[in-house]
Amino acid sequence: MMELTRKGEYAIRGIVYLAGKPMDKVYLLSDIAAAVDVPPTFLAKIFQQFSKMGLVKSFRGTGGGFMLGRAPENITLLEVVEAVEGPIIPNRCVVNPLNCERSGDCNVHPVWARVQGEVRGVLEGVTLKELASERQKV
Amino acid sequence: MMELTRKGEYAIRGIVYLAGKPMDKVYLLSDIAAAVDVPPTFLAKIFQQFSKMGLVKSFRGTGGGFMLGRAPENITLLEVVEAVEGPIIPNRCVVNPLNCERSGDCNVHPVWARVQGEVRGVLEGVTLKELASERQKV
DNA sequence: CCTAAAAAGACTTTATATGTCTTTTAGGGG
DNA sequence: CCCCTAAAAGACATATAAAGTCTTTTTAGG
Ligand code: SF4
Ligand code: SF4
Repeated sequence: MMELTRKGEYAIRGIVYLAGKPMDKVYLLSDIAAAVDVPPTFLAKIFQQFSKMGLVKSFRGTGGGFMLGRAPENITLLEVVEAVEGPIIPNRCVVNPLNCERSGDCNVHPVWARVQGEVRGVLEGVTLKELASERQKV
Repeated sequence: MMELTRKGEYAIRGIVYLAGKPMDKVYLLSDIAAAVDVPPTFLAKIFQQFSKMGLVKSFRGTGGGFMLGRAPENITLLEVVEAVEGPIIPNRCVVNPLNCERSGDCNVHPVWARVQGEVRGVLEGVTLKELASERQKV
């Protein structure tokens, strides 16, 4: 359980790749896709989502492509994951206790809240800069 | 992402209900299902899995039913969840680094290992006894 | 106005989740 | 031995989501 989807995995690969490149240049989607070994059409969808969230900037037409929206040290893995996978929700009652009529006296409920907090904490503590760096830091 | 399935949610409800009852009695699946508001046929499948793992004991025929396999304080939420949802795996490279040819120099890889550890840690720290108790402890 | 490249959205295929149904096996009681 | 009860097993059905493709449109440069 709790498995990241392909989409999420591809998303991370793609943006980490971008984070490892000089920031003031644009890169072709087709090149990124080839470099990180992801179907280009699929990665296109993913980068469109990134673009809407401001994680990357897109440029159309000749000489167009993508560049990172912010400095890599200011983008966390949490943002990247949530941009394409949606919020991290171990159970629907975490979103809103009203989603389950049992939430009132349910002892399991707070456990999921803790899980959510821990996961978010880990992912929030990792930036694209660290992920794109040569040597392991984590 | 990381959402528990219905199956997992139902599984927890069912076994927590059982954990809140006197342990040396058997309970009808149909009664448990009604009490925790889960389709009986579905809960049957879930309890069959529990039975195989020894989390519950089953008795067939007249006067049959289910009882908890061990004392509630000796069953963790982690066991329950993994019994029906499978192991907690944020990404397939956590199972085996060989599942991804990039795992060698991938900085993301250890992050998923950390996530897995944190989640397992939280769930392992909660027992059915706590979950079945009247007052919240967590 | 021609070409390059992303945006948008419809579409297809595959896999997983969420059940249901039927038949079989085991156990207890008359 | 027969019958009734209840779980086990496994086939079956449906719905939803994941994964990926294709076509058309928009934007920008030269
Ligand atoms: S029963 Fe408890 S853990 Fe399950 S969805 Fe409801 S509040 Fe959450
Ligand atoms: S690229 Fe890294 S994080 Fe992704 S599956 Fe491979 S090893 Fe794991």
